[in-house]
Amino acid sequence: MDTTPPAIDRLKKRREFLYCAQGKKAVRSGVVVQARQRDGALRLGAGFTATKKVGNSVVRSRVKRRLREAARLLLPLHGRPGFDYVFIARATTADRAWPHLLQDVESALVSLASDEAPGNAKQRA
RNA sequence: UCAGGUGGCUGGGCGGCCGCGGUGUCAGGCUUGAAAAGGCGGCACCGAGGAAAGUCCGGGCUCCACGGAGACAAGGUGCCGGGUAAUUCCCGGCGGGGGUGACCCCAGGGAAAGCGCAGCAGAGAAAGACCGCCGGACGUGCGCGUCCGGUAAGGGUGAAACGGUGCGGUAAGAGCGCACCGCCCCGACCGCAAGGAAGGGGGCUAGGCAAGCCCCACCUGGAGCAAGACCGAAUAGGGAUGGGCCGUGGCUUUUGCCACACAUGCGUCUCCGCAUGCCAUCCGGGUAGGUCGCACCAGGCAUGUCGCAAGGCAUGUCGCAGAUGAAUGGUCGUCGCGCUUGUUCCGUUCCGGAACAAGCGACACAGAACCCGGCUUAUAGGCCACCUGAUCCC
RNA sequence: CGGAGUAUAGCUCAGCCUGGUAGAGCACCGUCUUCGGGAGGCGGGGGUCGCAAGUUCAAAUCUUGCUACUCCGA
Repeated sequence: MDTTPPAIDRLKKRREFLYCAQGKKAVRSGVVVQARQRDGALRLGAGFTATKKVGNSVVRSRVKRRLREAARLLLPLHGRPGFDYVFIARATTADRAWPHLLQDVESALVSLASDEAPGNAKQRA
């Protein structure tokens, strides 16, 4: 297993987020993760978002930084190449203990990967 | 010691592990490429705030408008002097108000230019007479009543009633007279000015609201970095040139339009329906996107000097964030700090203080987005200087 | 980021400019009508006028500062 991990692209455009919102969703107590397969390429996509309900700008920035760090650690291990992932912060993300937040992200990624495996869920309505 | 006032400072420290953005640099390394250049990478150095916030003012900067000057409208400002690029900001004064005091607060021009407003209550709300008081005449049933006149001291209402208190005076009263206070006018003299003010005069005339209209004086072109400049994919329009097609009929100067035919595509085929009407090259506008604007200045610090101060000047020195789904961090340890709880000790009780232990703590408020100067608002804890009041001791 | 606007009863809105009594419709409660309900008639309750200062005798209204929400601009 010495293959270099696939490069991670940041999702920046509004339509990229809306595209992912049409895909599969995994809800954990510290985070919501959306994923959807994209045309072509073995690249991973990752986007982060936090609404005003999460808190003021200090809290929103901190929450996105924590999710970004969690994704940097876990996405190369559990993410499926060719998929875009959107991490949505919840009101609990800021106070969630760091090991628990990692567990949430890992569990969500594993769940999404098994659902989207090519064997059993190729055709989705 | 306690209680306060004013001004200013600070806004967790150190260390592991793993990351992010920028700038500079690297005949070197990997990679795309013909090259230029770009990407990955190595090294070095930087990398949030006093409010970065609210967007309330003032400027710079950019575009638009504009021949000059003035007037009007609209909006703003409003004691005086100074500071500044400029301000509604700041400093120093003046006046008024509050506080025992240090000190604090004030949109603080004009109400004898005009209009307007003042509910309810009250006789009366800008100039008035209800109850009263007094005099005279008449009638008396001797209690008083009616009429005429004088008065504004007393009553009551109100936020506010046209000087206050005392003495004299009077039929009763009244600045009617006098003393003191208040008010108005003049005002030597002081001050650059706002203003202060010795003194003199006036018997009092001229109530409030201008953060109501208004008057006076002064100021103001509009929009905002999503400003603005440049580069520019795919697709669909536009224009030019060249070639091809240029069927029939009608309208039409032409361009062109309509119908039929033809070709292509779609609805599985026919019928039928719908849509489209050749190709190449070049030009221009322009969307997504990108680049610039974009960080070296009304700059910070130190010293000297002028000024009561705000601040000015001179010299030296420093280089101090530039992101764009948006970097400046994530996590762990330790120290410090705070809060809560418990134990022990001090303390006459309450209040409180000290030590130890445990738990909790994005360790307060809060994240640059073109840049500065102000204002306003949020802010745990800590520190410094000066001053005031009370108490105790000498 | 920049620029505008709104906040009044449970809901939708007047009143604000020109300051003194806070009002309408729907909803709610009581009652009449009906065998009962609805509709209708009559009567009634309910409002820190977003918050805080200031001006004024007096503020929903005027002024200033905050808070929340809405809209517009490539």
